[in-house]
Amino acid sequence: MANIRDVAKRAGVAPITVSRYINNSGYCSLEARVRIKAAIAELEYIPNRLASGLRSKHTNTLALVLTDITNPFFTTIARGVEDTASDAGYTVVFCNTDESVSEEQKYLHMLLEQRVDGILLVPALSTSDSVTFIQAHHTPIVVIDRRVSGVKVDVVRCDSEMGAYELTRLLLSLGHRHISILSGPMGVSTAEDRVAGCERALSEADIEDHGWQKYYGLFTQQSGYEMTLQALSNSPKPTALFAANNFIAIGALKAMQDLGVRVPEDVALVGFDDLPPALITFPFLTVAAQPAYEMGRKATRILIAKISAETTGEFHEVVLPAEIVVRRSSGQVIG
Amino acid sequence: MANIRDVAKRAGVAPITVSRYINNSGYCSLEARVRIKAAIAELEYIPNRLASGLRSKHTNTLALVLTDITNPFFTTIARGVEDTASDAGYTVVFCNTDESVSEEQKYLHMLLEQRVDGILLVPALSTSDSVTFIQAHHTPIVVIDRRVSGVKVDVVRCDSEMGAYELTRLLLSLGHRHISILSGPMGVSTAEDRVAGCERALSEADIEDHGWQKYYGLFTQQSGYEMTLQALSNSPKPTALFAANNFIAIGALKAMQDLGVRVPEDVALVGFDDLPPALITFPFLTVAAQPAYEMGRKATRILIAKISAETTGEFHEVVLPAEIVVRRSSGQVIG
DNA sequence: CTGTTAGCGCGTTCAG
DNA sequence: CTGAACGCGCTAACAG
Repeated sequence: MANIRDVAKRAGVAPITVSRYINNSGYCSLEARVRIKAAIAELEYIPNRLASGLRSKHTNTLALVLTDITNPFFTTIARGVEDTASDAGYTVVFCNTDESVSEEQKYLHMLLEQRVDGILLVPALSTSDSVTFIQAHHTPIVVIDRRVSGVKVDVVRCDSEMGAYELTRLLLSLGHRHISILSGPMGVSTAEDRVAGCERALSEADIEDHGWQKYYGLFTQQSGYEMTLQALSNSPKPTALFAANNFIAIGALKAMQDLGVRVPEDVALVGFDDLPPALITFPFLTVAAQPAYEMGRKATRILIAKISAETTGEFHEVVLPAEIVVRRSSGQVIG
Repeated sequence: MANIRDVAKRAGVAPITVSRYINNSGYCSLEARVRIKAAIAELEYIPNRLASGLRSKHTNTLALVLTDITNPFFTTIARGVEDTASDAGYTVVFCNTDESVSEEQKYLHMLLEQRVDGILLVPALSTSDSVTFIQAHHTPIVVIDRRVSGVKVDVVRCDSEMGAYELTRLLLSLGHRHISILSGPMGVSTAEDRVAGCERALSEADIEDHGWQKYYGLFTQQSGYEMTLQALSNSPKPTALFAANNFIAIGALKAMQDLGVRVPEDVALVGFDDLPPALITFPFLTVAAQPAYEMGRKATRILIAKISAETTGEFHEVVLPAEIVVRRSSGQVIG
């Protein structure tokens, strides 16, 4: 495989000139450009980014570490990240942690080994260890989707507390007094914030007899299914369920189908995260929709700015609003 | 940032011994191991994979180039690839081409620059240029999901022709004689094979008056929507639609909702690609389900074997069967 | 506008 | 079982 010296020799210039041509750095006469271009074509030369990165200390690579690439919410973030990164000349490495802290650590170490220029992280937990680790090694990092406590870091996320608050207000306005929230893992900020928003709406409502139950599980369909079985076996039975993410909502739907419970006639259902239009067979779920694509874009722009700026600067916290989309699953005003 | 020499100095050994420790290559006394381990921890040393790759000629990185990461079919493939690669110590770079040949070429060039050890490609077109390009540069490649003509290459795909044949047989057995297939782009093997399978079933059926129409569009919801409007404005109106992928099926569903056409009472609908259970709010669509995860796994295993073997060996063509999943959208026997 | 020199951090090769 | 020397392919720094 040809290297830069071969190209230089063939074009009758010095290797550094070829380098400048390839990277558009420094000057290069038109005549030289033509000859270099020809030499590259003839030799089918492909620059070696490993060598380049070793020398120049940057790789034009970003990493997106997330918890589940099969979740369309994260897929949409990923698109936002890729589109933005690509426009700025960066390529993106994706890593799946499956909500596992040890997987997260493994990947982060690997990314430092690869000397990626920056990292976008959806942290498995809201503890600060991972962020601190990356910062200690002077790699720019932006946290997406979730809060992290006890550390200064850039964050781009959606206002889960407010979204949950509004969704719960909707249920209250429809007459529901017995609401169960089916949430994700404790220790994950989105799971906790959505419970908190729900709780705030209920306490503000100042209702005497409100049966309110909260369940912490996983952000999976399976877990949503199980939490629903539990929630509906309580008495008084809840008249509305609040699913803290899209997979939980679908698990809840499935459980209620299996139980012969009609939605929304018997039990109303609202959820977090909308599905992309291309995936919705029947528009049905009332949800708080997060601007996932925009979150990916914003986070990436901040990260790239950090990389270029050299200066650590101040830290941004961007909190975008969720949009309440009312569909059939939340039902009508109840008696 | 500490390098291997710093570690060696601190541990009182030669750099090469540290290298052997890290890579588990060659021998290293227990005593040396302990001292090296301590030195790495104290210095917070992180090996530089750029330098390592530059020297050793491999990066332990694979690439998955696909057309649309927001499509759950490809996401599932991606999981299969990642799980398998990860087990074997490889990391994976994902690239989105959006069905664009020029994007594909751009990414492939970039991946060669990064010296990835191997490439998994879902080709935007069934022409051979991309594959030939990669092979010319001696990088192992395995094609997933689609056939490529005119070149020897490993392929892992699903039997689209047979799946479409069986789906069409199902429609015929239900009494449908006027069927329209809404397919993807011409030049994409899966789009063409599904039309071919449909056609074979119809020609075998030996029916006099079978109105059969085919439409080539894109593998998107939008295109599915438009093709459906067209198909249903023909006369005689088709009694069944065959959507060649999941997005097209959802577009068709939406179009029929807008037209006030009931599925399956007025028009039956079958499609290709199932959605993951976690995404199905209401099980409804009758589909030919492809073993996406398994396709990802198999392709990755073949690729890794190729990389390790050094020998080009012979080429595999793995063709997995689609599974027909009958649900409500295909309806009952019609009059 | 172009070239020279030097070295990034590692692993291969060969010698003990 | 361990080490010394060298060079992978490129670009930073400086010189012209």
